[in-house]
Amino acid sequence: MPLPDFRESAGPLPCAGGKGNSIPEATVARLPIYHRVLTAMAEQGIITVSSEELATACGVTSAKLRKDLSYLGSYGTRGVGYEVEFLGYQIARELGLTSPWGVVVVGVGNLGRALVSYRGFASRGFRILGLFDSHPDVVGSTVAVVDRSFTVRPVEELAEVVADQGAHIGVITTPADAAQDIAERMVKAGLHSIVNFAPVVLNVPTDVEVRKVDLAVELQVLAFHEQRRKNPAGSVVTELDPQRSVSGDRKAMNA
Amino acid sequence: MPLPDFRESAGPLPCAGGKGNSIPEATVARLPIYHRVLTAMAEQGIITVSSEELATACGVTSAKLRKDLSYLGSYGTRGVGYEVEFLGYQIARELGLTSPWGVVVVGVGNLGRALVSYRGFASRGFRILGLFDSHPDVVGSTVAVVDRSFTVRPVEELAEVVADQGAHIGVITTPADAAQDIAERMVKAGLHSIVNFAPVVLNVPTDVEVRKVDLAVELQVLAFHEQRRKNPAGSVVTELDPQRSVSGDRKAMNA
DNA sequence: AAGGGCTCGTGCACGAATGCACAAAGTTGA
DNA sequence: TCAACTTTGTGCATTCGTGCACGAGCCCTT
Repeated sequence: MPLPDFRESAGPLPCAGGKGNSIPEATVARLPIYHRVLTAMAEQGIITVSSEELATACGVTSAKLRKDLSYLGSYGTRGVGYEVEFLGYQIARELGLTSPWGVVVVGVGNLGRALVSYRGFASRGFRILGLFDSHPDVVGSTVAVVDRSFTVRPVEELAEVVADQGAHIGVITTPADAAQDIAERMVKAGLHSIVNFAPVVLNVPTDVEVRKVDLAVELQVLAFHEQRRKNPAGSVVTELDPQRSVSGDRKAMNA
Repeated sequence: MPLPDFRESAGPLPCAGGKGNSIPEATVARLPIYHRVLTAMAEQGIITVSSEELATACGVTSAKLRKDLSYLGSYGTRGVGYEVEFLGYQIARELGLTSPWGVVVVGVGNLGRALVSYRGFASRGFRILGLFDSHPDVVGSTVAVVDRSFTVRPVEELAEVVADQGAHIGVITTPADAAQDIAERMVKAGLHSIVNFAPVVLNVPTDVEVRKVDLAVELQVLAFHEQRRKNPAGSVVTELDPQRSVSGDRKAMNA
């Protein structure tokens, strides 16, 4: 209905307008991959890399890679490619990895321990500031990481640590039924970014960003495609409800 | 000598196959959430639910939910809503969860143990058929799950288990440097679906689907937005390379 | 039976994301 | 210096995903 009034911005390019450079979300999600591969290449002593080489190493197409990188600026050299170390630094800077972010982890089960002992944690701009749990026989125990060791603290001290040490990111590795409570504690403590490994949908204010990691979802998506592989096309609705009448025998599934 | 020339099966293969009903990939990725929430509602004795209620519980908009569900068929009742149990069953059937899929897990560190002990594993149509590791002092040990316990077997026996017991999905929870080798073993054993927790890009044939779960990526995406929260707009390029000359002082970052 | 109220299903339009193809810009070699 | 070659950066077209708005259909009340 409201026919879009002609925009006066001369070019159709999306970032030209008022607010500088807005990088597409899909691009942001790929930058960490580029960064990791570039780091690996730098460690192998590779000096320059073409978009074609880097793209195949990252599992994307070269056109997509070049477009992604173009949002950061013109950091390549035509006829040559990209300087590995320089480009890696630019991506790190764009992602905000040049100064470390404080991370708190709540839930010290197997999963929590696995995350804490993950190498790439510290080496990629993140610093664990505390481990928390609510279970009495876990609180007080120590978790040894490669260079440091942490004493598990009660969740009641979460806000204190966030305030004092300036944490910015919270990781939830608790069972599902505790996750919402922990999320609310994190929000109240002042965190705006949460990674949630618990299989529940968190309810948080709109200015808090939650990223969900869920094994069950991944498995089920794969199961869907595996099933498609078996049932070539539309032979799905075979034995049940052949005419798909809406209000018909929908209780038949219990039979 | 340099990096192995990766060539990942980029992107989710066009699940079309024939044509008929091809569900969009974005929808497939949300179906597991709907399924989980519906299951929880059914356990609470909820009989019917409107698209608005279900959408809020799943963290999506009602329009998106209805469009997603419309790809499966017309399973709602106008003026009323959806029957919780019935809709849950239809989603489960579409995802292929009505008969369990066999899963093998390679890499029995903290992460592997965490996944195996995950409750929702068996209850959502998946059955663990074996745990594998290459480290001698892990092989032979047992991992206790709620109802069963597994003996860790050497990776050499992977193909045998896949063939004999009919596994369909492989989960990689090894360190990064072992992941590519394990992926190749899985492919050779006949698996077409892999969930990869190791922070590397896997190189597999195009008919194998890999889903990647990566903590570092999630953290870095959050870091990006945290940084944006601080640096309101374009004050990023402050101290370094103010005029952004292409071939200029790009080594300055090392200074 | 008829009308009113509620909610699903979907056509349409818009924005985001991808892929293609090529000009621009740099390097190499004579 | 100039021409041939290589690779980036990007305009354009196409596909994909999302949101709005409304007709269609079901239930309930009178």
